[in-house]
Amino acid sequence: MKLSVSTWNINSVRLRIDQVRRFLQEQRPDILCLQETKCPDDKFPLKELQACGYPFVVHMGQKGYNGVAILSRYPFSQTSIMEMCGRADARHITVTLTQAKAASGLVIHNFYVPAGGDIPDPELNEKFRHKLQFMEELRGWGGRAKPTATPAILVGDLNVAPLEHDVWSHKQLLDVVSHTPIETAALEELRQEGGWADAMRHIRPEPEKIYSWWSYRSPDWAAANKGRRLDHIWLSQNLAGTIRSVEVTRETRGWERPSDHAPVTAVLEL
DNA sequence: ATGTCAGCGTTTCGCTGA
Repeated sequence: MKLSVSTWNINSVRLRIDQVRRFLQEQRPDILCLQETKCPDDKFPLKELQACGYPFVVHMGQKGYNGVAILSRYPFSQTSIMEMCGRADARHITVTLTQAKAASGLVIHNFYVPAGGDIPDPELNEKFRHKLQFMEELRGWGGRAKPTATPAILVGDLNVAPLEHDVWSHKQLLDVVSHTPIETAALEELRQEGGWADAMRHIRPEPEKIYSWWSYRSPDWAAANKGRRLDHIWLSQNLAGTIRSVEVTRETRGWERPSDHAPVTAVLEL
């Protein structure tokens, strides 16, 4: 069976509910993971999203910031969340598919890693310290819980562009949070030690430039194309051979009042 | 590398976070 999984930092699910619906109708992924829903759970647009053909939905939100959700065509169980860095700040949610033939038992993790503020120094910037601590806890989780021992997918806005060709200018971004050596090394270490394959780079290796985020501050984002690949789909190594395609739906960035992130979709043949 | 956003509070703009 084919299984398609999308991840999208929507930057307010209520403001962009029509864009989520349009994306679902046009792309029909089996699973959509959202970040930055910015929506308390009692205000989450559950029925509207279920009506798009996604009866199975979990969401973990809070007022104003962060928030994650998973929409699925297939039923799942064992919804759970982790509270990284001792904060209940709605940056993780996970489900296990239960009745999807070859995908039954597949675990899907959805993360929103802290952005980290502007100054790339943990001594001077508490937000950057938080980001590094978050990644350190992810690394510890990989060693302890062994999430890749069984078939698993980890997606989300990881807020790090790890490779040289994941940014428009490697040299100019070495001091910019999201591409500093301390962050890119931390992300690559936790990915490799955890036994995760980077789905996109597995089939689209460097030097192809791939981005999923373009700043709002760029007046002509498409022409300037100063993007970064902040949104990721990782697979447990036992699934790496199932990857058929991984695409960025760049056109959503050109829609009216867009998110600054575009969706990333992987298709697997299970 | 800052030119833009979104949500919140109490508002019709300043602040925070991204």
